[in-house]
Amino acid sequence: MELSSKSEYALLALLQLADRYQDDEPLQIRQIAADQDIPDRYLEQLLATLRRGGLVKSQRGAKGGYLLARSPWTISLLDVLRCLEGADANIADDGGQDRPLASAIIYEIWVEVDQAANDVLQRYTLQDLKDRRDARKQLDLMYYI
Amino acid sequence: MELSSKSEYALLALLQLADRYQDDEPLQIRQIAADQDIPDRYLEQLLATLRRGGLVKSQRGAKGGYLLARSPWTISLLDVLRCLEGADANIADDGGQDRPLASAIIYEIWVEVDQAANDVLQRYTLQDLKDRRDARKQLDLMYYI
DNA sequence: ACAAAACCCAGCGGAAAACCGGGGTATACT
DNA sequence: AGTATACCCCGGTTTTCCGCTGGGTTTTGT
Repeated sequence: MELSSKSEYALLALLQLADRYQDDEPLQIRQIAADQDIPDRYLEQLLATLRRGGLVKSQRGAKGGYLLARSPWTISLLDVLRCLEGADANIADDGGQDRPLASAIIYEIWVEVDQAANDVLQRYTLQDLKDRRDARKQLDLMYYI
Repeated sequence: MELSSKSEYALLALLQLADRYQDDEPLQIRQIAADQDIPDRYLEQLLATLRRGGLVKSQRGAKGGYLLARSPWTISLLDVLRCLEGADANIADDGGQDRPLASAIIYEIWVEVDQAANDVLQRYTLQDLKDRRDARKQLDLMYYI
């Protein structure tokens, strides 16, 4: 699992959506793109993917925009990344069959590595990120005074 | 940490070198490339990197080749990958400084993810790989009979 | 001397990632 | 009803990187 700009953009956007999860005022792409400094046309693609993945819902027309589809507590970082990479539609993920023995062994290890990484990503939800960010914000303020 | 062909090639080569770690007959690039089905010119680069990283030592001239620099028990998979990616010399690996807060938090999580992956890679040595491969080889033979 | 090998540097090609653009369609406000 | 707003779809372009290749040099064994 890599931290691509794609992943980061998606998480930033979702985080901002999580901030106003209570009221269901939708947020516009333009707004998010401007706030998070993301190319808006690109963000549009990502949000479309997240919508198809059921993480986000959209409202069309004037005053439209995007909302989080589920509560921030129920969306893990793994959910987000899987949604993004699942969209790329990795055709023919060979699953490590029919390799020379040594390669197969190496592949097995990598499955373990992936598992370990996913375990961490599974443990964090959008809400965790939000909380952590807000706590940090408070801390920074204290130092400032 | 990705499983690139680069990583896989390097591990396959090291594994073969580990096989004849006892005797110090050096192994030629050509030989390894042929056995493991790796483009030889590319393997050359990888071995050069591994040499600079101190994982492998070389003997120049006729009858020359490569040998493992240390015992297979002392070389972890993490050592190998670090050596390879360290060579790419990621100029200005910013370490996550000076980002907007939300980005910084995301970056922190990724450090944790990386850590989890590295922990796994740390635990496996070349010898472990070798043992596992050989055990599997025996098993396959039994099924064959 | 000659051949066999490692060494070094530099560049190429294709695929994936990141990023636009244009035209279409639904929705809200007046 | 009409119009402005913003999502929707789909394709094209740019940029970056990985895997790979070539040419020429240096070292060593016979």
